[in-house]
Amino acid sequence: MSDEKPQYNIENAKSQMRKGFLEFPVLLIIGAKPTYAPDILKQLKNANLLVVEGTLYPLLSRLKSSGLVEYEWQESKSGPPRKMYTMTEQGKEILQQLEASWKSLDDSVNTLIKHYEKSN
Amino acid sequence: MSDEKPQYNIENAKSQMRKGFLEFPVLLIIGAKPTYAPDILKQLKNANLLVVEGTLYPLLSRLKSSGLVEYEWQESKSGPPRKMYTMTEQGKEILQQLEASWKSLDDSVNTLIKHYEKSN
DNA sequence: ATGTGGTACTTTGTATTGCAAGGTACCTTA
DNA sequence: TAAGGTACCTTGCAATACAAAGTACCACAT
Repeated sequence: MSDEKPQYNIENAKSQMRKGFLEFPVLLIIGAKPTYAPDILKQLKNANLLVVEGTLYPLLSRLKSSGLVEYEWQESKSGPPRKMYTMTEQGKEILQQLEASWKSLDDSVNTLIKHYEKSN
Repeated sequence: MSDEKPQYNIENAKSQMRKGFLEFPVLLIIGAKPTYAPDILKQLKNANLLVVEGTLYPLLSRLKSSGLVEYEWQESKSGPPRKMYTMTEQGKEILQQLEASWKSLDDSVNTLIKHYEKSN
């Protein structure tokens, strides 16, 4: 009989660490400058927040239907038209709140890290 | 006809911002000092990471069955026995990796925030 | 005109997680 | 024995990330 103990998967953990999180960085990116999906993917990749199409497109749809962003079709010189996303006023307000939430979370975790390190 | 646009729920967003995240703070808490569930809940609450029993107990079970933590029953003076959780060696190793992941995530997000603020 | 490759957007199914709500069991004290 | 507090656990649901596959548009070479 094998041990049956499920092995811990650090890659999965890294992915999970981002779960439900992406909305905030995506709003930051769109808020900084109107963009379209493949460019957002590149910016996330540059920021070490690796995300795939199957994650981003539904997320953009949710942001759109919540009224936080909107888009306009824009022609491209090198392919099919693009959905250029921009922030709405409501999006900007929500982004402020998300930023406050992030800072609170950031403080909390960094405090716990300090406690942990002090104890070792 | 109403607008049908689903309203954006900031409370849900805050909750989602923590999704898949809790494992890390919980490991930090157990790593700092052996504890049991209700005490972990208190520490999370103090750190502004509000979590409920129904979240924590299954999480502890997962950590246990992955071998990152273990527990021993300990008698209490004021109620039923407690499961006192401690870190395993493997848990300490994983925690190091999670901390590195956190720092990377932290950097990424804070960089995106700076970009966003610079553009406004 | 045709096909090839690249770009952009979408959808489906699965696994995982947080949470609300309810339940079980132990212990102390009146 | 009853009541209240403490501790642990389970079930069903909603939300999310992801892999994988699909659709459609466009430019360019043949």
